[in-house]
Amino acid sequence: MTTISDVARHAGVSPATVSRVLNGSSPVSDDRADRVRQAAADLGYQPSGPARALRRQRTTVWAAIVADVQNPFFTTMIRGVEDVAQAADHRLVLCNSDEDPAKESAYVDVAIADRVAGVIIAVSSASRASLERLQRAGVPVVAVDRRPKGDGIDSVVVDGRAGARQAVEHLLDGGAQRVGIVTGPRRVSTAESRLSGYRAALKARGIEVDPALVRHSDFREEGGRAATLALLDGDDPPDALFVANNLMTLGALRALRERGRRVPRDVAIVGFDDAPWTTLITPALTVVAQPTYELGRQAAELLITAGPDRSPRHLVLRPELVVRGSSIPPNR
Amino acid sequence: MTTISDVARHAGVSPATVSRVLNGSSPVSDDRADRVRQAAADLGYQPSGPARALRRQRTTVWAAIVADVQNPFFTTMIRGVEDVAQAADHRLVLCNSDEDPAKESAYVDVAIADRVAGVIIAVSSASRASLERLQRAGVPVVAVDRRPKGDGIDSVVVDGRAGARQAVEHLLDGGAQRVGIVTGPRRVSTAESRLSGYRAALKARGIEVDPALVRHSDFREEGGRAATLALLDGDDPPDALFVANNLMTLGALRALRERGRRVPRDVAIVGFDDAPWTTLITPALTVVAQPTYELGRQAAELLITAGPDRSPRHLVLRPELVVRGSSIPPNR
DNA sequence: GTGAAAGCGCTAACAC
DNA sequence: GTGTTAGCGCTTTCAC
Repeated sequence: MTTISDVARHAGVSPATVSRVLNGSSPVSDDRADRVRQAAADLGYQPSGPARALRRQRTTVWAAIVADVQNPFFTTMIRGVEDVAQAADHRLVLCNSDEDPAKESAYVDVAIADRVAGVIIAVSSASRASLERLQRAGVPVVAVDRRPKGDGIDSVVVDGRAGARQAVEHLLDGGAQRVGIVTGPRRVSTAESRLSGYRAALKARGIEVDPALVRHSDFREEGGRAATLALLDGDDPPDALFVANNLMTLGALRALRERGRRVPRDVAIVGFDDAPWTTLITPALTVVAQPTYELGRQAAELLITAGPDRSPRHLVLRPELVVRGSSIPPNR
Repeated sequence: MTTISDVARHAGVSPATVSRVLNGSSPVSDDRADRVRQAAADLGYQPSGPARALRRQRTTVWAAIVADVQNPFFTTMIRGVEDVAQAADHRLVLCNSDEDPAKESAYVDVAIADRVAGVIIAVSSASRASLERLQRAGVPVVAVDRRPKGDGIDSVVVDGRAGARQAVEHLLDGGAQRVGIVTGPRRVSTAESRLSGYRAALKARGIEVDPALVRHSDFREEGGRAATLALLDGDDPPDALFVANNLMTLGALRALRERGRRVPRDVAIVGFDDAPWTTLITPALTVVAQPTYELGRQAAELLITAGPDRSPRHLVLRPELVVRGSSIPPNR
């Protein structure tokens, strides 16, 4: 591996001069600068990231820690982060916590160890331990999509409660008598707020929540399928379904097909979060659409302006109910 | 930030002893070891990654450089890489080249600068410049999905030519007279090999390739839609379509719907690469399925056993035609 | 403008 | 077993 001294020797200057030229940190005479650039190119010199980070005590890397890089929701969000990062000359590395608090915690340690310039995290549990470690280490953090306990940390989330409530009221408006819900893990804030919106909608209509119609699953396709099957195979099955994320909705639709229930005639359905395939199926899927890209973009903007001495900021974006065919039964 | 010296002072030992305890690199008496661990925990000590990398002249990070983290094909492949990485105690960071050779090249430089332990790359062009830089820097590389020019680099790819040929022959068997193809960018090897399979199938049946039925697009949904519209709006439109990747197939299906063409009656269609939604649409999509996870897993295995002095290895995995409804017209 | 020198935090070689 | 020491490659004083 060629080092800065190699380049210096090649160009007949000191390492300090090479550094100055390559970083533009202070003026260097034209001919020396040319010689340095030439030498660097000749030798294919790449400055050592670790050495630089050690000396400067900082890096330009951001880490994004999310639950599932296979979920288009997160990848779209990441796109929002990425575009801001690029513009601000930061690199972005992705870490997949796999919805597992232990893996998440390990990645947080790595982020601290690597002295990253910032972390954007969709927390996989409400626990604040990881976040506190980051703060103690002086690493700027922004929570995205999921809101951690307390309010000590900048966050950007979507108002899932309002979205869920609107979705469920829409189903009730369509004549649904028994609305079921498949939501996510209890430890995840989005799962809880969507459930709370579901409850609020029922309550507003004077309907009591039937615990048999409420299922917690894992935000994955197979989990959504299993939960929906359980619901459909229950004593008094639902005639409408609100599913709290995109992957589980995929599973729910499979379950409905397996049991031969027609959508929306037998079971009306609304999903949370839009996806490319929702308009390709028949009937098209009614969803609570989220400003996903925007979520990432705004989180990244917060990270740029993050500082230890400013008070925490919390942004809440509005979701939007997009009514398509799956939620409107013919005449009921 | 607390350093190894802080821990040493706190525990009343030398920094070397702290290092030995935390790395298990050589034996330390029990009581000192305990004190060290206690002190490290008390202070929330995280060893500095950069310092360690600088000193050891290596890291345990792998970089995966792929064209599109929003494409489920790549994320599934990444899962394969990730599982092997985890088992081998490597961390994996993802880089999104966005199908842009310039971005790809920038990420390669970063990988070299950061002295990563290995790179897995789905090259966005046939150019070997980036790969040669990696090799010159002594960074082990494995090419995945897309095969670079020459054979100096370990690679794992799918036999796209065979898959495409099978798909097109299947369409011809179903009675198609004019099979169109939407493939990817010319500089991408998978786009070319799938096109070559298409040509081979036609040739085998004594059919001449009509250039008007061949479209190069960008492997993205919107590109697939546009290319398909162009095909459908041509003078002598196709009665069957082979689309060379999953996202473009999504676009093609939209285009067909926009033009009111029924699948498979008016236009039969086969896509390349399976996806979660393919069995949810009606009719279900016939696809050339790839061993996607396996692709990533095998690439990672090659990376583990990579060495400068072994001759390059090239694995070719077999795809499989999965016949569903979209390719079988009623009676033709 | 330029070079010499120090030091970021760590580990490995060496001495005891 | 343990501490002292040197040095990984870079940037940033400091002196000229």
